[in-house]
Amino acid sequence: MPSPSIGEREREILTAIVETFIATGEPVGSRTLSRSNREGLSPASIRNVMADLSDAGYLEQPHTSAGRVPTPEAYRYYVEQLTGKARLSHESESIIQDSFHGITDVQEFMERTSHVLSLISHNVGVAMATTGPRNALEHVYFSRLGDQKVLAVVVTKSGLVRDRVLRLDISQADLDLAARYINDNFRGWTMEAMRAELARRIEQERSEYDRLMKSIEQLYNQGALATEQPSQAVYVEGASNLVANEQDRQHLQELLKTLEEKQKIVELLGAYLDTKQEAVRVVIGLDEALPSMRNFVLIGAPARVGDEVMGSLAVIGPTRIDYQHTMTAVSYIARLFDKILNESE
Amino acid sequence: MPSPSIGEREREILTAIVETFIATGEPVGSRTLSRSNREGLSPASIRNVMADLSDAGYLEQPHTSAGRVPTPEAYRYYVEQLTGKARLSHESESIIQDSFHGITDVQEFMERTSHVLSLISHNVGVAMATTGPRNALEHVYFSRLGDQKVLAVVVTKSGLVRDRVLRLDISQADLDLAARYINDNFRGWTMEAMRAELARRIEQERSEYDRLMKSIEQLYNQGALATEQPSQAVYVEGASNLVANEQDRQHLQELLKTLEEKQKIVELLGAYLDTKQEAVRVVIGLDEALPSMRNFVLIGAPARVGDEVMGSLAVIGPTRIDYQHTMTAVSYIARLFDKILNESE
DNA sequence: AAAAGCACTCCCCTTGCCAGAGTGCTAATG
DNA sequence: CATTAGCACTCTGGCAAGGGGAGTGCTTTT
Repeated sequence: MPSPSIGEREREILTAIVETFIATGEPVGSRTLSRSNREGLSPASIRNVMADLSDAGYLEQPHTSAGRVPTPEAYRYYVEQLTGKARLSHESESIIQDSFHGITDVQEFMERTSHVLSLISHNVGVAMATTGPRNALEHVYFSRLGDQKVLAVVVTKSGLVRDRVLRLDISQADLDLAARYINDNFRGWTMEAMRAELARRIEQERSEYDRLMKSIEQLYNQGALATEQPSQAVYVEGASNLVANEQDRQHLQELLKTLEEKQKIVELLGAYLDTKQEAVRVVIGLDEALPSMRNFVLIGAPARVGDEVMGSLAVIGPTRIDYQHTMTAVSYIARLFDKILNESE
Repeated sequence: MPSPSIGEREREILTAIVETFIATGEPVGSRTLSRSNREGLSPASIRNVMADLSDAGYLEQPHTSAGRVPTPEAYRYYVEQLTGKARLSHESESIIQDSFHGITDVQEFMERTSHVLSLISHNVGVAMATTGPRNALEHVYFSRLGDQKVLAVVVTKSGLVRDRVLRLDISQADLDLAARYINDNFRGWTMEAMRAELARRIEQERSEYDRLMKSIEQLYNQGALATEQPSQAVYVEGASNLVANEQDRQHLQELLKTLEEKQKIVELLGAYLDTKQEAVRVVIGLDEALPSMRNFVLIGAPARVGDEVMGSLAVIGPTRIDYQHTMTAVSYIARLFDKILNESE
């Protein structure tokens, strides 16, 4: 298994192959490459290099006597050596500018983001606000609705609002007491810590007759203080773009199905983008996590305000996506997020 | 233009053609039909009837010497004469039972509904809660978040909760006053009426220096009291099912794109299902409203609690959908909605 | 080491052909 | 008089054969 050090010539040809394949979608052959190559190498020489690259695992042939197709390894290498100093196209920039006007809260921002990303990448744009347990509590608010119904609103420091209607029979006075207790004691705590501590206190007071704790226990048990928002918090847009690119109908259907299962997307973003690093992350080979996503990649970044991770945004597209452009756009919006939400604090 | 009265024989043959076409998707010819027909009519006789039905606009031929395909007119007739007394399949019923467990609020119900409908119809399920101006106000709640940010929560009698973050600089004390004023004066009013009356009062007091009205005016202008929830209130699920049915890629893409534009769906449901009638409504020929929806139909019903329309639910699918089954399912869930939300009041 | 030449492979598009299903019309039949 | 049988005709769709095109690996030449 020869592991040939990739020299200058190999690098150049590999890059050219990847770019040509991204542009055309056809396996690329030595002749085509020799024509478009600035320094005129003959097809035969290129063939030699190609053979080496195939051995090294960067190229594949759909069948004998077809051109070469980049492997995931090749894409990784290609992305690696991108300079990353490209500028955003004017068109994309103006789309972005127009879209984020007068945004105040995280949810809205995420919704627009998924839309904008799908527009400028011509692929699937996804964005979500982290509703995880590490958010800090701002305050809670309970209100009696009809008989036996209670509205619970939880607001986090990051501006996320989660409301749910519970089936409970508690008087407004008791609700006010409970809210007050929680707000006074736990403002600024993480949701996680608050829930744990509350559980502890409930347990402790269980034996005694404590009206307040009884209310809180009921609220707690009905999930009034959970911030997970099952499917709402993630926005997926541009699925229709897949139809144009994906030829295999079977695969297309699997893809759409996966995109509809928001939970899967949440896990995906969580797994790869829950990081404090600012950089855009490119994940090649999504099929390890989701089989239906074979030949698809994720280009995303965490959405941060200052040092705090508040969500993530990404483009999901085929391996032959325009990496440079997409990475630039993702990075741009991630920075915009920080800027917009910082200034409004 | 002979308008032949549709007699018993015509009715039977037309029904058979529609059903065969729904089952197979192929143009149906006289020979096939004669075989499957219980009273053995010869192909020739059937051809005669078919010719009449073609003249009357119920059938079409893709080309000479192909079988016949039902026109929209035929589907309308077919649906018309369905008895509608079919029972739900056991499988569907248990899917439904499992899905609506422990539901308390309208939003959740709608979300599940779209999911369930897509599952049992193998098509696109949609559902929305009406966020229209005719909802009655339950109460509002304002809370100061960070600097210059205010959380506004509006709750309607029907249990809909709408929250938004505004960029405003008002003290919590003033917010409390404003909320109290609105709650005391307008509980039970329709959103529409409340907004109109508030606008009037703001106008009236404009000249005088009234701190309270100033706050309310600011809140009003920032949209704190609007209940339209741009894209959240409508749930669309099962788009991936279209891939299996729709052959034309171009069309498929248009369809998916339309389904992504939630606003279009809201208008569609609003146009056809904002009715107090209980009955399931079948709309054949959606392309009049949405060109991309050619050859698609809508089978839906209003979601009502008592006499009040609180939303709508529907299945969107191709003309060759299983009408009977889908209608039964839609009707079942619509009744379930009434039942579940009534008992919890 | 790079290029040229050559024989070979494989895909895929085009063409031609034929079976099958369907139709409308006309003539026969109960 | 309604129904059926027969017939000539039409259109589609699948299948097979054939050939051009693009590409490869290997060998030889520069």
